[in-house]
Amino acid sequence: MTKAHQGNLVTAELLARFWAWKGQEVDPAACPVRDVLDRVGEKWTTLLLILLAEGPKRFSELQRGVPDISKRMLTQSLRNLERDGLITRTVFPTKPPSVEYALTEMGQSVMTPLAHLLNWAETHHQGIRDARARFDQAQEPQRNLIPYA
Amino acid sequence: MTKAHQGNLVTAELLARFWAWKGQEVDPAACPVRDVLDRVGEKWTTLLLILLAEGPKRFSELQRGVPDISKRMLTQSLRNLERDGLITRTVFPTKPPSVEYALTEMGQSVMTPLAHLLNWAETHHQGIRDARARFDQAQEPQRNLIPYA
DNA sequence: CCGCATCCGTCTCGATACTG
DNA sequence: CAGTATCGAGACGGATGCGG
Repeated sequence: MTKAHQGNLVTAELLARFWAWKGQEVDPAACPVRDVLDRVGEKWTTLLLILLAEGPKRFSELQRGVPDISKRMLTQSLRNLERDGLITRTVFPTKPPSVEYALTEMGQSVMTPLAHLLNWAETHHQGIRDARARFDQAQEPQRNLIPYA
Repeated sequence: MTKAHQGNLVTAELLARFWAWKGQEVDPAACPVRDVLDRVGEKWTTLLLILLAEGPKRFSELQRGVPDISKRMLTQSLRNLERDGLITRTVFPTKPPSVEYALTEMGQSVMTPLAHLLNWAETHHQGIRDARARFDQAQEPQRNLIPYA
């Protein structure tokens, strides 16, 4: 069985499951897809997971690893990840105190599908950018004709 | 080679690549990760991709498939997907006009890593919810002690 | 060193009403 | 049928300053 077949099988399986959900899923809070995708879609979470995949890190290490993140967002993102059980937060009562963040087992396990997705992203990045350029070039000339003229 | 090893290899590879990026990546518009994750993180895109993975669909079919989406967001999400080259939009000049949306080859190809991620989401959904419950229960009692008392 | 609180601009999303 | 236009609420994210 080829890799493509495996991929299609996984997709087909998933489709079947989504079909089964269609009726019952009313509560958006109970949707596993949203739970995970919302977190993944957050601006910094993925990057933090990648950094933590190298090994446990302290607050300031993470801040150095993501130079353009504010303390506010770093704290918030880490809290969310901790809340979801993807990372642990360990306070060492040294002086001054230090805090270490590390992936949990569940956090480790998400790296695999995530890495596949990011790998896809890198592979198809140019294709996406090309598509955007074509689309924008096709649309922009029309913009001048519609609203104000 | 076990499946776990493969996963770790992919992750490790990815880590290596991120290391290579660390310095050069200044322009956020040039980050393939953001390009893809932003789209995936959008509220409806993933669901629409799943529906279109069944086969080509018309505008109103999609709207019926996602009952709680507004026309506004449906249009916008489809536009974004089309712009990124993940779906095609074909207008049939019938009367009244009908429009068909379908996955492109690139759109098909993203379903595989996406399905893996969603599969993970479903598998670990309960774990996430449990972790949240534990976290919230541990934090709430403290809230009363800090700010106002 | 680590984190919280506040303010404030930006963007997302939804509701509604209108067009070809 | 398949959109577009406009408005407004709310979430998101950045800057800054304080506190243990």
